[in-house]
This record gives sequence, structure tokens and C-alpha cells, in this order.
Amino acid sequence: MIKQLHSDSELLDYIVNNGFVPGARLPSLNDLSAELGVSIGKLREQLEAARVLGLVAARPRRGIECNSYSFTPAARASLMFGLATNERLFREFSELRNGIESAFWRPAVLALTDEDKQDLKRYVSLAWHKLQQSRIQIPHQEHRAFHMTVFRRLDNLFATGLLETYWDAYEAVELNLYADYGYLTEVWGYHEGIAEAIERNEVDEARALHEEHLLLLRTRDVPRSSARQASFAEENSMVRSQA
Amino acid sequence: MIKQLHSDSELLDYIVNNGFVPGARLPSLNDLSAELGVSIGKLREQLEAARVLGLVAARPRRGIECNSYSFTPAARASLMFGLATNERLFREFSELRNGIESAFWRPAVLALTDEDKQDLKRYVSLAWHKLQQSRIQIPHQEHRAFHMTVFRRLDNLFATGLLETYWDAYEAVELNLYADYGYLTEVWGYHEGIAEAIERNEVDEARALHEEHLLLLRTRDVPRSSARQASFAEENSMVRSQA
DNA sequence: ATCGACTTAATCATCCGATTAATAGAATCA
DNA sequence: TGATTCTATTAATCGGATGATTAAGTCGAT
Repeated sequence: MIKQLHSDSELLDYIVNNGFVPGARLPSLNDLSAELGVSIGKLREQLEAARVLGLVAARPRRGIECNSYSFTPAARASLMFGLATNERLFREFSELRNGIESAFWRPAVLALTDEDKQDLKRYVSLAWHKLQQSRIQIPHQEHRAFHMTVFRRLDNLFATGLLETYWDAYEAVELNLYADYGYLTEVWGYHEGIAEAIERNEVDEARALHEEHLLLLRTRDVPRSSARQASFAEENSMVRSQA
Repeated sequence: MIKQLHSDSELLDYIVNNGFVPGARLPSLNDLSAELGVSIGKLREQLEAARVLGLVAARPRRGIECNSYSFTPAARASLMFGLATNERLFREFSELRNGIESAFWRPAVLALTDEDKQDLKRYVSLAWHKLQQSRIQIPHQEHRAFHMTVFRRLDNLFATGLLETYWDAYEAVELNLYADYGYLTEVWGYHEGIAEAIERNEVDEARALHEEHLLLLRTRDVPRSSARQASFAEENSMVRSQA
């Protein structure tokens, strides 16, 4: 099996071949340079790449530390750059997020604990509270927490990592998709129904509500996206034009 | 909107702020260093990171060229390292791939052209040919091509990028999931049915077959995965144990 | 005039050395 | 004992030197 997943990175090869576990600290760059026969400059290039991927963390005097594996940093780094050059990509990533939530809904909900279900209801009431104040606030934090709680028990680093990335990106682009009051109450009405259905262990009922509520979001037009690209109207999101 | 997607990378900031399009070439590192007031060494670290993410390509004398955006390189780089340290992750990524294929099946198939549908049938017959030879060959290339053709028209860089990444990873780990003859014929029986249903525009029939065929793969045990971790038997894949 | 081989120069790739900044841990002192 | 200072280690950044690669220009032969 051994398999050399040829990574053209002496640093990463060193990490995998010497079985470094999360939390373990690598030798200093000086020692690594001597041991691997690679200059420090080159090692630093690979170190920067590894750090962008979230694989290691480096601090002076503490050395280079291996992180526990996560898909999020790589996804976020790539997505953030993509969004900076083409904001339209946010819609595509939203589609991906919707697809992942739909596909993993069932096993995720089935694995929720009673405590998780109480958390869901708590987020709903917190959101209603924010929405019902005289000076209403957008319950964004609760929105993120609600969805991520649903998938809290999902044992899939990639699915959860991509969901996490979605919310990071949402906060970064600040499209304010959930801006107007009527829309927010509708969404949280769904959330409330979902939380209650989950509490009653009616998984399919919750699933149906979840699908409806995704559809609600899906049909919603992106409001004040940058008008940089004029070809917005004619695009038909899901499908690539035929060659 | 302007939004400084603070990237703590002078190089990437420079690219996005100056509107470099795919194919455009950046100034030389010397000039960039002078213009940005950043040393070449530091720029090279960021260049390596950008290259790992597949955002740029650098070649001597050609300079640094912006690539068209793709999610694949980042996903692949992260996944490959993850697999090198924990092969179990392949199953999780397979689950993700299954979920994406299920979620995007309908719009993808609906957008296929007649030519695409003929390609699907062609891959099926190529695969049967390989399987029916006296010295049978595993039609892996056809398997990949068949699935990627189904999603050829899907206009979602992230979904298609992750599917592409899956096949790259599959070839890298070489688990030989599709090894024995009986399994292969069963899979390609499904593929044949899918291709024909798609040709007859029976999208839901094709979808049902596709779901069945994914289930077939899902229930299949990973055969000769490294026995490094003995806790394989007791794991129940999809769900994280309760806190 | 066209084509191919050769030269040139621009640029990335790699390496080295030195300096700076940050910090963990030891030493010191109230 | 507890807070502070000191010191050594290490990453972070810089500047420069050299080699490798290759696009583009040059030259010559047919």
C-alpha cells in the first residue's frame, strides 16, 4: 500500500513519511534543511503552501506544528480568491452547499442527540427574539449555528468542511441575501418547523421542510451583487451552454 | 461592495486588485518586488502557495501566468495530503462524491446534448469490449469518462471540481475497489441501463438506476485497505460518535 | 526568400548569508 | 512565591549571487 503520493514537496513528504501526528512539532527549518538537503528558502516556500492549506502552523520559537486535518482551509483559500475575481461563483458554491445539505440530511439528523435538538430550538428562539425587537437585528450568527448544528454529528470532514466554508464565504462577500424582514420571518418559520419535526423524530417531515426552505433560497434572486458583469440576466445558473 | 477580501498575500491582492484575467502575465518577480515593496523571497513563498492552489503557473522566461479559476487543485492538494496520512478519508470523500452526484444528477442530465449521450453509449461499449477480452482489462478510464460525461454540462465549478478530484484521488490511492469481475459486470450493467435511459430521455428512470448503482458501491466493503488502524470494523462511517 | 540551427537575454529556480522579530523557558529579584 | 527580566532558539524577512530554462531574435545555408 505504501504508495508514494508524490507531492513534489519535500516538507510534506517528510511529514507523511515520518508519521507526524497532529500536534507534533517538526524540527527547525535549519535542521530540516540539513537533513533533507534542501535550502531553507525552498523549504519556506513549501511551508507557506502547507500553511495556506491549513496543514501546519508555524510560530517563532514554537517551531512548525502539524494541525489536525481539515478540508476547510484549502477550500476557503481557493474560494475566497475565486470570489474576489468573480463574485458569480458564490451562487455556484451555494448550489453545492444546497446539494450537500440535501444529500447528507438524513444521516446527519438521525445522529443528533437530544442535546443537539435542544440547541436547534434554542437558536430558533434566539433568532425570533432578535427579529421581534423594536430595532430588529439580522440573526445571522444563529442562522449559521442552526445549520451547522444539524450537521454537527455528520462524520464527514469534507461535507462539513465545505459547509463551514460556505458560511465563511457568505460572511466575506456580505451579499446580505437575508436582508428583508418578510424573507427572514419566512426562513425562520421553516427553521422552527424543522427543529420541531426533528424533536418529534419525524425525519422525513423535517427533510421535506428543509428541501422547501432550500428551494426558497434557491429561487431568490441575488439582490445587490456587483453590477460589474452585465451578463447576469441571461445566465441560466445550473447549466453550461452547449459547445 | 468593493470588499477587501484580506488575503494576507500581497501577490494575490495584486492580482485581484489589478484585474488580471486568465492568461494574463504578471510582471517579473523583480518588478513586483520593487512595486510592492516586498522582498522576492516572500513573494516566492506566496507564489508557491498560489501555484499549489492552481491560481497561477510560473515558467522561466514566460513569467507568471494567471490560470482560469478551478477548484480542483486546492481540493486535490488538500485531499492528497489527507489520504497520505489517513487513508480512511477516502471513504468520506467517496460519500461526498456520491452526494454530489445525486444532488446534481437531474440538472446535469437534462442539459446533455445528443452527442454527449452518444459518448455515454460509446464508453459503455468500450468497457464491455475490455471486459469481454480473453485477457480482461479493468475499464477504469471508461468508468471515469462515463461519470464525468454525465456531468459535463453542469455549470458548477465546485461540483465538477470535486468530482474530478475524486477520480484523481481514486487513481492515486489505487484501492482497486472495482477489482473482481462479477462486480465490474454488475456496475457496467447499470451504466448501460443509465446510458440507454438517458438516451430515451427517461431522466427519472436513469436517476433511479444511478441511485441504485451508487448504493451498490456504498455497501461495498473497502477490500484491502491498510490494516494500520484496527478499529475499522466498529466504525459506522457516516456518523460521528456522540460527545 | 525560407527554413533551421545557434545565440542571447529575460525570467524563474535555487541557494546562501545576515538581520530582525517573536517567544518559550530559564534566571533573577522583590 | 510570584512577577519580571534575560537569553537563546526559531521563524520571518530581506538582499544578493548563481544556475537552469526557454522565448525570441540572429545568422547562415539551401
